Amino acid sequence: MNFKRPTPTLHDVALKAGVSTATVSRCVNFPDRVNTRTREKVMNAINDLDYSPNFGAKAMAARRTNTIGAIIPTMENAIFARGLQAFQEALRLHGYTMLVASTSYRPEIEEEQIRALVGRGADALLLIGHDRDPEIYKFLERQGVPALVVWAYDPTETRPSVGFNNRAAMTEMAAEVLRLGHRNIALISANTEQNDRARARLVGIQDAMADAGQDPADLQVIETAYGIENGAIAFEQIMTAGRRPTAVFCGNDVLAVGALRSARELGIAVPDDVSIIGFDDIELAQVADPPLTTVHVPHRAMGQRAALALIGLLQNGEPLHAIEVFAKPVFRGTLAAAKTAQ
Amino acid sequence: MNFKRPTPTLHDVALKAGVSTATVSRCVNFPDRVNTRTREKVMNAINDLDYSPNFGAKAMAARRTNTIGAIIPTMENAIFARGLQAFQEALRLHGYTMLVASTSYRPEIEEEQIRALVGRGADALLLIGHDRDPEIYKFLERQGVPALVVWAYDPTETRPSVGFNNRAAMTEMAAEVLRLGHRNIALISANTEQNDRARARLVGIQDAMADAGQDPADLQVIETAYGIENGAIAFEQIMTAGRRPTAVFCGNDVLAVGALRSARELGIAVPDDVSIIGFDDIELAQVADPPLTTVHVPHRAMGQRAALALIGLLQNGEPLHAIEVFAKPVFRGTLAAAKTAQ
DNA sequence: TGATAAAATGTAAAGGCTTGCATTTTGTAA
DNA sequence: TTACAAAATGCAAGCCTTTACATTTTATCA
Repeated sequence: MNFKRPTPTLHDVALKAGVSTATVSRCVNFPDRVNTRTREKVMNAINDLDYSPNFGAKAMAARRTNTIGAIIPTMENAIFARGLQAFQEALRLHGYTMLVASTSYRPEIEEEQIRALVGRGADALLLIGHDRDPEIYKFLERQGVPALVVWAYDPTETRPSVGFNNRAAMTEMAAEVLRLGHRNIALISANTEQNDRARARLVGIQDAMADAGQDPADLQVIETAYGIENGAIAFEQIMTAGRRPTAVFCGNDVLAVGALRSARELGIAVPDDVSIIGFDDIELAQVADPPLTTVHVPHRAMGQRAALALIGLLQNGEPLHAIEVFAKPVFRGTLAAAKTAQ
Repeated sequence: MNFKRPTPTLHDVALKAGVSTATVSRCVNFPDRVNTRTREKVMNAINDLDYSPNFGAKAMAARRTNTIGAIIPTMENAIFARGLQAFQEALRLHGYTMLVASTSYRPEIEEEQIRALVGRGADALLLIGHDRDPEIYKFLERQGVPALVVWAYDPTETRPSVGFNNRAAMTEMAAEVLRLGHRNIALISANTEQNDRARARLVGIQDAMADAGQDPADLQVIETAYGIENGAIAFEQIMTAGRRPTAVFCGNDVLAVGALRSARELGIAVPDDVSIIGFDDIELAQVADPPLTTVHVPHRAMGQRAALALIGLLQNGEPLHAIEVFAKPVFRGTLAAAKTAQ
């Protein structure tokens, strides 16, 4: 039953329209470079035959695919999902398609995926964060595939990026927490070794502590993987260990929501007994009870601006450069002043 | 500075290894069809040159791209993000890459995206739900691109799909709600005209009502777009209009969470004054306060099974067929018995 | 009207890979 | 050894489009 008649080619269209393949090609790609009457004939032929150009041939001949690859840790994290959604919407408006791959936060998979997308002819790549083996950057350079880093803006990095200053944003939040009298502070963080964003947030808190005359080493840090459950477990560990903090920072909202749940289970009042602070401001944050104090990140804006930057480069050769967006603390119900007497 | 030396080709590798391009090609694609010693020579050459095959050329010559397109309404909805994540992980294990596009729930954009992905050489397509212009199915058939529908299993549909019976699942939930004495019921739904899942859920409730001897027409329905905010607005409309329901179904958890928030704002106690029921069981559901009674959908399982089905078709010609997975009610804090006296 | 410039179109050469078929090499059994 | 089958390899024809460059047509102006 598979009478898959061969798809019509440029040649078929040319034959039907009585012109050369070159003219058909121009009709499709540069309509204003061909005579109106000819164009009409050709367009009719294209419609009649239901022609659509062969991607592979086009890619090969044009040495470009109009495809941009995005490699993220996981789509299950709303922040990436949202950013990608905006990224893709913007790409679409300019005729580009997005290729997505995810790494489950594993560097070796990321490397594999980068090679895979480059192999697939991605014209450019979107990557999360700066941290990765320098070999990979060299590889991309050799292959001539530009890469744009997002979710991080680090003034000390030379690589182009679209993002916010994780460190400064966290410092701003932490300064306020300290101002509220908290001196005994903990952080539930993602792995800081392979994740520059997590590291920057950690250091951001320490910056604020130093500014407030506290020893940064006093920050109690526990690292765990992404997930509500993990946040809950980490929180329990912290609260059942010796010195109970009065404020618990979390590397992201998902961990914070886990902490919140754990607090409820342990009968620890939030924010009366302990303040909980998240990061990202995803929907979860507003829905949590009490609503989560967190740092609002403009995920959609980042995705969109990243798309525009890449398109500018690919279409007009505008060089990439660092673009900073801003993340701001939002104060909601989970943060209160530290009790004066312990 | 752009000394982009041309990427090495099969030919370069062949030269270096002292074999023909055909042998190199076979080394890459069918390693066991070439002599071990030859293979070693070739592999060394490949490594030395840092060769990776040209995608366009490969696609053209092989008439296949090892790429599967997925078209979803939006990545911002956790259910799709999660399903896609699983889908992509499974594809990756079999050497396929995923191409994603989103439609913002707009049929005309969906059509455009389908054409775009087919034009890009997708070997197969993943689509959400059955509803769409028959012309599109014809187009896909003409192009010889198989499509698999997910998120819906409808025994009356002939098209292959991987999904659950939205109608039956909702009936099961509604039966329980009715058993608890609720007689005055409302539904906040997504647009039912263009969305077969939403429609099935609506009918599912009506089925249960009919079973319980109630007039299905008594179901109060309000349609709105996806989003927490929209859920809140719809809920307020329902509760401030004349006849207050004692149970409000929501087409998905996001709407339900909005309803929950609105209830809190309006000072309506959940579940004492009104029960709220969601659908999907995303993280939000567990975090909500009280935790949301909802229908659990195995999103990841669907994504994964869809991937396997498509791979089976593409690699071994195993025909697609309907695969049913099951969605089950989960009872949490937002559902209680109707007050006996009104 | 003729000369010349500009616009439109055509020609044909890549571009890098796969694969059917032909040829050579290797292995096996008598 | 020889004969033959099987395995390995090579040859070369596509696959379909883009794009210099060449050629033809059309437009313009003196």
